[in-house]
Amino acid sequence: MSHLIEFNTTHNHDACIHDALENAQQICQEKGGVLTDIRRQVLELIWRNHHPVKAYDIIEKFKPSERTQGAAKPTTIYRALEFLLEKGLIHRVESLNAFIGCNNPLHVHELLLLICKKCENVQERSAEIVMDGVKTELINSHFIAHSKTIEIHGLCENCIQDNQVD
Amino acid sequence: MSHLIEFNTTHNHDACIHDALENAQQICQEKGGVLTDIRRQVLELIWRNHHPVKAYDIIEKFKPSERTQGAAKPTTIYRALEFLLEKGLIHRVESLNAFIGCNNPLHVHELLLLICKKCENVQERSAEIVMDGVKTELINSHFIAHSKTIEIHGLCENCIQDNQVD
DNA sequence: TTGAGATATGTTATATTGTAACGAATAAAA
DNA sequence: TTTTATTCGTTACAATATAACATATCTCAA
Repeated sequence: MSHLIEFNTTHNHDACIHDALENAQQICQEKGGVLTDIRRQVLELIWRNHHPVKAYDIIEKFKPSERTQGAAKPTTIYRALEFLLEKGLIHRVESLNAFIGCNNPLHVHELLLLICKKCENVQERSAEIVMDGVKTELINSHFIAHSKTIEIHGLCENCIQDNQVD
Repeated sequence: MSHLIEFNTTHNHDACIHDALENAQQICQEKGGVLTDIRRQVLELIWRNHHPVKAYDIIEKFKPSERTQGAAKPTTIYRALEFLLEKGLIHRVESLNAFIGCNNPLHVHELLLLICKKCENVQERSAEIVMDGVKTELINSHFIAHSKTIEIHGLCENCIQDNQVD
């Protein structure tokens, strides 16, 4: 059950965060943005775990630096979020008004989010398998898609098992 | 191109609204709710066209009755919306924080929304074709789905044609 | 027929999420 | 070294949504 490792106790989340930051650096070089302190910190906060993170949670947790006494203001955080979204480093979870880190920012990809109601972990999966059906539907509807949101709420494997134990 | 009729000038939207209200009555009888004045009016406002409607647009447009001098308050409208959602008479458009009427409330169905960026019309389509892929993905992920959101933003057939003319 | 529970609405206040507008600071380029 | 673009600070506010508690209405069984 290798696909479970990610959320097991064996999951080395430090490596997860580390990879995310490395990817971010690389992407900023490739795409021409700058990963400023603020943007990096916001990305780190989002990557603290695999839960969706709300903008105002970030605002509260945001570490004030010497320059910025007091917490960061909404505008600051939303601007950072906008940047990270543009670069594909995070995704917006529409059904929760929240954000999660992107697992694979180096490759443009259609994706699908599996959002567990119990543990709140979000799994990002490639929407490859789903896209055939979507494409057929789009052709049938004569519709040109610019963006796609596929979000599924339910119970993840771990939490299904937990439920059975209860 | 019969699938286009719905949004053509020939589209008899009065019939659309009429059907929606009839369905609502029927469903309330079947499922045991009451289609009160407020709930009916909210449903009518949502069915004015095929655009997503925001809660606060409803609040503004809501006709005050003799009893309720002044416009309806948020709570009132959100409660009506909650009721209509529960009965499956409307859908929430997660990516727009808005609501649209359900085309086929009499049957439980997986659905997919095609949201046109230009004319703002929303087409509700059966997600039947897409569901095969989704089910496969869920099995692969050992995930039990409780609810699914599939929203696609882009250009509808009419607006693609309009663009070419421009 | 009355009164106990369920349902629906009114009312006030507040929580949460997100932008606009403008100016200052900084960095990159000419 | 001026110009230009980008980033950030600051203030104010817009837009979306819920909590908590009071009142009214409806139903139906004792």
